[in-house]
Amino acid sequence: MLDERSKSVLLAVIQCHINSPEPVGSRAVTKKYPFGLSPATIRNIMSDLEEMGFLAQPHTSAGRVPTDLGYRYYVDTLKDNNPLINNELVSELNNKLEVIRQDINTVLDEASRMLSSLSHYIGISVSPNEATSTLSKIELIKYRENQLAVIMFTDEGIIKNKVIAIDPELSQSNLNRIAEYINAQHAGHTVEEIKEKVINDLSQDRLRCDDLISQAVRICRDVFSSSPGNVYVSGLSEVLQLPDFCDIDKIKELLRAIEDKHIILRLLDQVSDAAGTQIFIGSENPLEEMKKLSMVVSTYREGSRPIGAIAIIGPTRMNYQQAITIVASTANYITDMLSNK
Amino acid sequence: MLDERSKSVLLAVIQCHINSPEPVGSRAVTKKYPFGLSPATIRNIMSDLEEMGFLAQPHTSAGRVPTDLGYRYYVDTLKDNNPLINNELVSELNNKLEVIRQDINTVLDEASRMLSSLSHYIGISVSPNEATSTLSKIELIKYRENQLAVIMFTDEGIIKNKVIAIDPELSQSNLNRIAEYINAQHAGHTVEEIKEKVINDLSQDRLRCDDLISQAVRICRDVFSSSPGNVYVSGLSEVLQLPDFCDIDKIKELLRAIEDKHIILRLLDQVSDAAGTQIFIGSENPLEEMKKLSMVVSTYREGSRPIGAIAIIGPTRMNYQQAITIVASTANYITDMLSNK
DNA sequence: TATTAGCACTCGATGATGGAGAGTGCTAAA
DNA sequence: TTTAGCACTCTCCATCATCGAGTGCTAATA
Repeated sequence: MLDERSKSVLLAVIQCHINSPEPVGSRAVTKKYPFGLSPATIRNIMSDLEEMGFLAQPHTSAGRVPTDLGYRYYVDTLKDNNPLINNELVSELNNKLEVIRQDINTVLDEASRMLSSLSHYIGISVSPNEATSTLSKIELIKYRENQLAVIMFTDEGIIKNKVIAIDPELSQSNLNRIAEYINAQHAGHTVEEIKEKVINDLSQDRLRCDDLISQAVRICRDVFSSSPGNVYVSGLSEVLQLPDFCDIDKIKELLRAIEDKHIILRLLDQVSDAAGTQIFIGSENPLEEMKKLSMVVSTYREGSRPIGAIAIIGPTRMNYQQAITIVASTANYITDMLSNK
Repeated sequence: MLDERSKSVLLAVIQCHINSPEPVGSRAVTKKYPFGLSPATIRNIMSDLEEMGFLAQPHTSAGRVPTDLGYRYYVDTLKDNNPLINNELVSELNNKLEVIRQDINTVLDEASRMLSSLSHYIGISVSPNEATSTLSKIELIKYRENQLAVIMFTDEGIIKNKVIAIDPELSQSNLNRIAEYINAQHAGHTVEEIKEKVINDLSQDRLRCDDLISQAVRICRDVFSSSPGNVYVSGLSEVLQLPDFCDIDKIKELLRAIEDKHIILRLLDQVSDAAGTQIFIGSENPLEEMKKLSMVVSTYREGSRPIGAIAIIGPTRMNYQQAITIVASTANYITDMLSNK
């Protein structure tokens, strides 16, 4: 569909445009990529590419800019031709993340910072969906007169603590018995399942008999109540240095897109069913606020099940090659870390 | 030093300017505040106020804008005349924060969001300095083959978990003994003190004898290693709606000021020795990046000792009255919450 | 037939020009 | 002491001309 020469020109235009935000003209192409063709010929080719929808002109007397379709073509050739994992980068990543063998949320926080500092775009990570996480263990610790600290561990590496009010009479030893009971009953099940079970239990009368068990169920209700996942965002200041965000409205649009953690959570939840690295270019984004941005997103997995996602968000004029490498490597690293339990 | 009439005019100008960012002219003052004086007279007074340094002119044919000194005067009169705690607001705050009886970091996170949503400026909170916090209790939980989750509780309400690598041979019952030992040895001391003690212990040979104790000391070394406090910032998008941040450079400056959590941490650490609510207007700020912003900051306390700070940051043209109320009330609320252990 | 040189044309960016309007300071009258 | 009146200043905005980068088209060329 695209002859070799047109393809080279398209890629050249895209390369130029990734390097600098101005529209690229025919002369610029001949200078940087000596095809042995004159500007006039390049112009003809570019005109064809425009007709096919790969390039666009901001106005008649300007150079050309790749369209989302153009970038899509470019990204697809990238995928075909290049090993997407850059070993140098991977080892750098490993070095940086190695030190953080903490619970998954700490790792994700650090990962978002790393994504942005390596790419100079915005780095985002979201924690595993709590509802579908598998309870591995729970600990109940009385730490104030009428307050209980619940520490929840999941197979996905979540360590979460939550404070809930309790009857001051309840002793630590009874709490231990309750914890034992909960662990025996619920470990190995997802939070969702446990929640359902508890709602069921609460509606049954037999609870009234055993006070400890009824306390246990009540504690479960409070602990396993749904709470949204965490979203870690970094690199806002990095990205504002880019010439792409030179005007105030673009900045506001960007902020609208990333300020609301709920939106991001839902967005990345949506894509995290598919495995591997996905790329959304401009208008391909499902989110209205992001139709002028691009997102490279990858899931990290526990075993083979995707449990969360990390992403880089930048201008459509982003360095996809690099972004893909960074996101894919980081996701793999997190996955590996989770499997080395 | 300032006669009653000049004072009224100054306050009128400030009020006008807080309501809208444009320089205020003499006619605008007479319209909104009918002193029974003509614009010409107001002009004379404003000219005097300018000479005294309370007002400034962006250019000769513009209206006047309060200087930092002008705002300082205004804020000082506020303090003298008004009850700074607005009961309505306090009860609203209570309602919103009541639900979050979690560890202090969760509360602070929520508090920063509340500060910004109530004030429409930037809300910031910093967690207590860990080093000077008093260990209340520690729990050691083996949760993976060679990993240990340490849950640390402090008197200041910090609940912190940290994962550290351990010898896979170490059993939970031995961990319990180690935890008991650590609690017996160190509870009631500050993290700083414990750290010192541990360094001391590590240099002594007697450790070699008792393997459990030496494990305990090593765990302490890892757990009580200094880690920076948390900083919670919200309201960036709120504040970008303000006409004050209409140009790109101001936004970048603002971001520079708040992006680096370390800077904020140090800044609020500095001010958190003084009790009560402090106000830094424009150039009064110790931080270079904030010389064009204002900050209203207050400390929350454990007992009578200030342990952390919360703040509102906005343009110098901020609604100080409201900001002071919000910050002071929130700080009080957090303090109260900490004392109801 | 494909390529290229040449050229007219288009359109944004830049800078100068010239009111319009808001606000001032000054002067003189009340 | 206050105020009306007025000249003055300076920003803002629209208009206009110029410049230059880049294009599309045509005709010449390999």
